[in-house]
Amino acid sequence: MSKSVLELTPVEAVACCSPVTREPLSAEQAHQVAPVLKAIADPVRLRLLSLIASHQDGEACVCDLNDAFDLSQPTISHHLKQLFDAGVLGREKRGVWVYYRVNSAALGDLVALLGGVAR
Amino acid sequence: MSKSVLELTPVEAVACCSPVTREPLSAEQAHQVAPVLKAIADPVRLRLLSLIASHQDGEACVCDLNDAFDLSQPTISHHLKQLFDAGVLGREKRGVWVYYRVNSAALGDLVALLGGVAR
DNA sequence: ACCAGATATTGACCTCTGTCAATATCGATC
DNA sequence: GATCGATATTGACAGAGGTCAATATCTGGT
Repeated sequence: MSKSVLELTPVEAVACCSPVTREPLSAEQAHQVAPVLKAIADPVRLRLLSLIASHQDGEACVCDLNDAFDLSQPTISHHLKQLFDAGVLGREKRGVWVYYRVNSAALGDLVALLGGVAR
Repeated sequence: MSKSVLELTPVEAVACCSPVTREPLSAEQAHQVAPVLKAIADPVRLRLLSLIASHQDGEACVCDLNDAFDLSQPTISHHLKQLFDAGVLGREKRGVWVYYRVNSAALGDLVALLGGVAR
């Protein structure tokens, strides 16, 4: 159920403690969370995220995603890598195609972290 | 109670509809939300946000904030402006001092928008 | 083995952004 | 109204980031 500390995503390790309202984030905590926010703080990547999340079965093939944008294939691949490296997306290769899906846990932790401030 | 459309923050205008899971964000919606995420997607600004949120009465004087960082005063001022321009912070000048407070509504909308993906 | 299609990587370019020093502005007090 | 302290603005610089063309890598079918 609960993972070892070493398996925690950066955001999990911070979100587990307390929302941002209660106690100021340490510099270290801030440096862990910021990259995840940076990953989704881009119009293209936000759309990628919502496209994948709202897609059939919660996963989407890169081929589908490419068509949704007026951008080159390498650029989309680059953005997907950003999201993957940040832990926001998971990927699975099936044959020739690569499928991405949203890592709900990572986003959930972000929401938990920000939720404290929100209300 | 409910504001005119013209008074809505960028995020409100998007979050009012449906979380990112249900339907893909339009390019326009993504361009409205991304800047707000960009504003908080920085270690210094994250700490500023949580410092202000967790401060006495939910507001903090710039003088307090400057001391919490190893950065020049103009740099902190710059970051506060970023957060203010994004609608994440409110500001009030009282005498010589300027007080910032977190705009809970704006952050709440963000959380609502991302919350759909999270669970 | 070869080829064709799907995705990733590299390298280059230009823009955007975080930072500081210097300076400006504003408000209170003497 | 001159001065001082608090905050903001400007200009400059270095580094990060988004984009593309070209190329590489992988996989399935012929």
